[in-house]
Amino acid sequence: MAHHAVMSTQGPYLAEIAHLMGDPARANMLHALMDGRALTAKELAWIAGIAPQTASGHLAKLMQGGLIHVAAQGRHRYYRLAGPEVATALEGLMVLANLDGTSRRLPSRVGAELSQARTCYDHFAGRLGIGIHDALMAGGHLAASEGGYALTASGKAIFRALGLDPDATARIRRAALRPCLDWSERRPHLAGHLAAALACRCFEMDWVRRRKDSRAVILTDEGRGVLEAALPGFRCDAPEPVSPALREREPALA
Amino acid sequence: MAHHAVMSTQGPYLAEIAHLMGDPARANMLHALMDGRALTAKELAWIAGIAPQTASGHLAKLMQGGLIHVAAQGRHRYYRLAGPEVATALEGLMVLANLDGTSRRLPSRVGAELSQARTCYDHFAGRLGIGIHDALMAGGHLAASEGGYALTASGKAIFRALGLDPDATARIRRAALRPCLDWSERRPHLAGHLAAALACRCFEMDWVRRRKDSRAVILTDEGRGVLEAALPGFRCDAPEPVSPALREREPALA
DNA sequence: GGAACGCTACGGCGCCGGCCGTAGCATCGG
DNA sequence: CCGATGCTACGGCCGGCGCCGTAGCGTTCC
Repeated sequence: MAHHAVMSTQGPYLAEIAHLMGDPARANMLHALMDGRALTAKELAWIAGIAPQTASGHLAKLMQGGLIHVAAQGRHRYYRLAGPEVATALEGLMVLANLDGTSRRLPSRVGAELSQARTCYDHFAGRLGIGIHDALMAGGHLAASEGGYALTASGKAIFRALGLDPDATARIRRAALRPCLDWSERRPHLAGHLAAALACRCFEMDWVRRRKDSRAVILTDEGRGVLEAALPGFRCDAPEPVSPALREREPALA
Repeated sequence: MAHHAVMSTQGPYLAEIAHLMGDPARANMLHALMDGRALTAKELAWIAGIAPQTASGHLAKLMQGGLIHVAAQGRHRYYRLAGPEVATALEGLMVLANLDGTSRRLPSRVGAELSQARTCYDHFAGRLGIGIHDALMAGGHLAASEGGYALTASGKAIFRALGLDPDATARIRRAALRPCLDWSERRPHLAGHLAAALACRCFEMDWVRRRKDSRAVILTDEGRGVLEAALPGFRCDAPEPVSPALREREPALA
């Protein structure tokens, strides 16, 4: 009986966290919160397809598990992920969910938009995020640094040209930039607070626009121009038009 | 009803994977497999503290979920993690398990050994892994590369001095080296196939020795000498002796 | 060839936990 | 001040699943 206590020092805690994520309703809520925004209990209930009472219970459990935080504001309670580590852990699971049963993931209209460009907690992912990563990498604007990347002098110049101060948050211990495996493309994009600042700037200047009810985002024509000008070698393919076969399968989204 | 189908394209799959990891018995098994070795069903049953029949059922589920692979050999069936992505996902959860309830993790003798030096799937973690990471980083032996780090010329020389060929696996697309957040120290150590090759070499030369029934490993005196000679700036503190308070709490392990 | 061993398949028990209905508390609007 | 709204607390229902006992198949050893 005392035997396995030795091996299982971590196991139970791991199970506790995984169990919280392992319920479909809770997983849907967490997935919806992965764009870093805060949502109300009612919105989350609707997303998960359950009654508000049930959602309330789930949210209480997620709170107790430390996966989300709440901010009461008037008669609304806004829930958001507790931190980037939670998003990272969820991404790790999504990588598995995408590769396990070989081709269980049927491509869909929504899936195509998410693969093209989306937010990953507080930074860009999908082909947009990968395009930024690859352009910076190919141009030699990234250097190895404690736990990730740092910007070289030329990289800093690019960020300044985009209206950001790459040294403003230099004292933060956490890596300014680090690779983050993209679950849809299976290639790295950039995370870290500089990536978050870039995303924030892009929304502010309307270079990238959020979609309603989805983590997918859209690179505006202006944004494409700005990024191509500031970032030599930047490419971000436009999403392919919906194929006839797909339109067949999801007529509502055609 | 059709509403939430939009948001939940990923949720259910995520929940499926998380649910598999969310059972204490399965979590213990996965945790035990995180050192990359293959274990038999009976060993895993013992580790999880359940009957072999029950373990068999759990293993079947983990198989179907694509989290583990099996290799039949004689009358034994050896189970191992399906790949490094699984270990990565589990690490992501362990980071959360370690930080959520502020100080829920009581330090233990076993915990101290794991924090000192352990394997993380196929490479070193704990202070040993971090020491290697930091020494390479501080010495300027790492350069930014597609999805992680690459070795500079001086870094390659160090690997050659340790008896490894850093270019042997250069054609592999996956990053040779990449940072991996350490759940116990909350700082990055090195993952990737070069890190795995280094760990393999260390075991082969008895620079590092495995412990029985634990993912913890021990840096031998010879290994310490070799690493300090080859890697200027390498430090790896010896584990602190067990404190009286701790010996009080776990007399069996004193 | 027989016995021991490793593992899996099946069946039944028991409980955990997700679900919603009702009810109660705070906040906002008129 | 009263109704509407957002949210949570409690209670009862019930399905899912983790657990082991028994049984059956394949492998190994003497």
